[in-house]
Amino acid sequence: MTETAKRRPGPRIEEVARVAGVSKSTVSRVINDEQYVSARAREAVHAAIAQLGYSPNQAARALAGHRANAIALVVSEPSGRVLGDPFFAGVLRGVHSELAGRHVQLLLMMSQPTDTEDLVSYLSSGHVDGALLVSLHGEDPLVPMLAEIGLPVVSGGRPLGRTVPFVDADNFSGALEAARHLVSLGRKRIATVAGPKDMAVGADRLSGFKRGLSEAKMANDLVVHGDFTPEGGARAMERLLQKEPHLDAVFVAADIMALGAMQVLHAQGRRIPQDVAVVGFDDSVFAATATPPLTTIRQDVEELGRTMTWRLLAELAGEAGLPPSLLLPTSLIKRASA
Amino acid sequence: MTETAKRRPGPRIEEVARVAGVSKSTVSRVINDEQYVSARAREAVHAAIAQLGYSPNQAARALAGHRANAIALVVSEPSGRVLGDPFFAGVLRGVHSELAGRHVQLLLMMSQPTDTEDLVSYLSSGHVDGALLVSLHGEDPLVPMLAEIGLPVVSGGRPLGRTVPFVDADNFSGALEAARHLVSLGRKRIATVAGPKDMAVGADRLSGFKRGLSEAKMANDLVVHGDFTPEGGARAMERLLQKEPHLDAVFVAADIMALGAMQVLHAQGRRIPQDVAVVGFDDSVFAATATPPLTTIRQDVEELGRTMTWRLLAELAGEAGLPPSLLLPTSLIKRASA
DNA sequence: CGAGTCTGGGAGATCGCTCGCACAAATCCC
DNA sequence: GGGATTTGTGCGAGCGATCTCCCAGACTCG
Repeated sequence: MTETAKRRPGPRIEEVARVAGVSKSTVSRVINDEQYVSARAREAVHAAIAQLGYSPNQAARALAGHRANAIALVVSEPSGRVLGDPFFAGVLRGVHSELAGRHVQLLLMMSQPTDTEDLVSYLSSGHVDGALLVSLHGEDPLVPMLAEIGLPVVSGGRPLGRTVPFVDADNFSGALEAARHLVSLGRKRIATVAGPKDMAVGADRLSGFKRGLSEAKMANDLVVHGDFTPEGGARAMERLLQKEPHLDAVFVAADIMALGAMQVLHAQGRRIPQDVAVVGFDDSVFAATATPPLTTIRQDVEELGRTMTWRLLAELAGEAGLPPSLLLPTSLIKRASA
Repeated sequence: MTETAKRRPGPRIEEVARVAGVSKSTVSRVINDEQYVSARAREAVHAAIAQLGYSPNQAARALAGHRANAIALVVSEPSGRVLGDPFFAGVLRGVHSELAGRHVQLLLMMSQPTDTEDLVSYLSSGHVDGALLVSLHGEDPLVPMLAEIGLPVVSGGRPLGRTVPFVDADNFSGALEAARHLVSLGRKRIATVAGPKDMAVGADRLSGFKRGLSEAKMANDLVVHGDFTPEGGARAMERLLQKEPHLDAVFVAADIMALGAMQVLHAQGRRIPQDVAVVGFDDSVFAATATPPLTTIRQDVEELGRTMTWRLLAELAGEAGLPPSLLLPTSLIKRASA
């Protein structure tokens, strides 16, 4: 039909100024909530804005104000598989709820290894004011690259390598609590299916677990690493059972792996929790519906998203004395498996 | 430390022009891939861009060009629960892959009923060039509102009420194929757990199913509606079994409901597929891992996202003769349940 | 009571790009 | 061979905000 759709232009700031009987400058001050505006003027401007249905042009604001009023959520993972991940969904919800009301837009970007350069150049040239990183592998080249160009960044999950501000669940303490719980149950041979060695989350949960056993003067030699998939959890469990057929408890560093581990235990005729107690981590959607329902360490991923966003916006606002990193508390959720 | 982070400014278009030995205009033409640029000039500009690491300022482009170079993905659902939905994740992946390479950014927006006004006013004032809607309930007020302000919009899934361009799976044909399959298996009493009446997807799948049965001159009286949850599927199945204890096949209009329905069948001692054949819809992640693996109608949600995006961008580019709506093919995936 | 400070508000340059226009050079067509 | 067209290029006026001055009036104070 039409060659190009035409949008009705809407009023300019000038128009608002005229209606309110003030100057452009004053309207701008009101919009940006600056000081040195009389109550009269402020009200007049608000009234004019409401009357005209004025909405400031973001492009012009960004251009003149050297601010983009937008942040990027960078998902650093090739396949895009993360998007379906309940973890990611939770983070996204948190980010969104924290952003609500502020006039900051969220740009969703995915980074493939092939176009990292492009992404960095895009992010570096003022299109966004800062970035949230959700990176699933350990040592992502994106992290140092973004740090270098001086873009404010907050990582979700502790990144390995170069340190940037991050927010993470307190994986160490969570795993520690899991270990203590198993110890308190009177278990004698406690094993763990740990996460990948090259991810901070794997390392931190393993450290916490080991600490818990050493507190109780118990050996922590039963460690096998898995890859955060049910299959990986199953394979790891098989190896553990070979190493130590008499184990009576296992801490699995992710619910999703616990699913696989429990299948193996069932298959080998071990009763949960009578023969082998199982504790997971994450309190993901799978935990409550597993058979038996999984005792696990909860981390609040929505809160993670909220906190990341808060931290980034605070930095953008120039707030001083921000903690470089934040750990969110975890809690033990007791169900039937341990 | 610092009050406000400073970003290194990077080169302007003027700088690129100087290095390439041409004018700003020519650089602009090259960037926007316009005609009337000699090969020499084009190459010189590309070289200069690469050399300087130039990346055009989006805000300035948007301001001068009356284009935002961004589209919104509007998720119209209060709780944000959708985000974890594999359906949404697939769509998002598709959208992203279609956007790759084009210089169009994706803004993610969530619409609560409370701030619909704000959203519409935001979208209407030129911040984005168009919007993709993923709306989970039937008659969303957002649809007519956006249509009214003249913002190019493509809906994912056929919206009820006011017609806007949409892309959807061919739910009718898919359900028709499901019904035919059950008929071809020699089943005599075929029931359906349909979707909600107030959603197009529910209505369309039900129509297709009924058509399939009437083709075979069979009664289509065994219809109970569910709400696209496993529990809803379970309740619906119970009601169907009450109505007709002798049913020997059921078409469940969503895999997620089929899960609940199959639980009920198991619980009542019906063997699948010997006593009751079950066909689902979606081919979601649950289908293959169900017990028994679920025969289902596949819809390609990633393709849905891609097609929506393509349709929107084509409209923005002023392409003529675009189909108002598009239906994507579905296919029968035979597994063990039917 | 005049100098100094603080608060409120206006004028207008500026941000970095696109796009309309003018014009030159190359190509075409009879 | 000369006018009409097509192709290639540059100039400079905006786009719609912000933000840096600048100024006026109110208030303080020795």
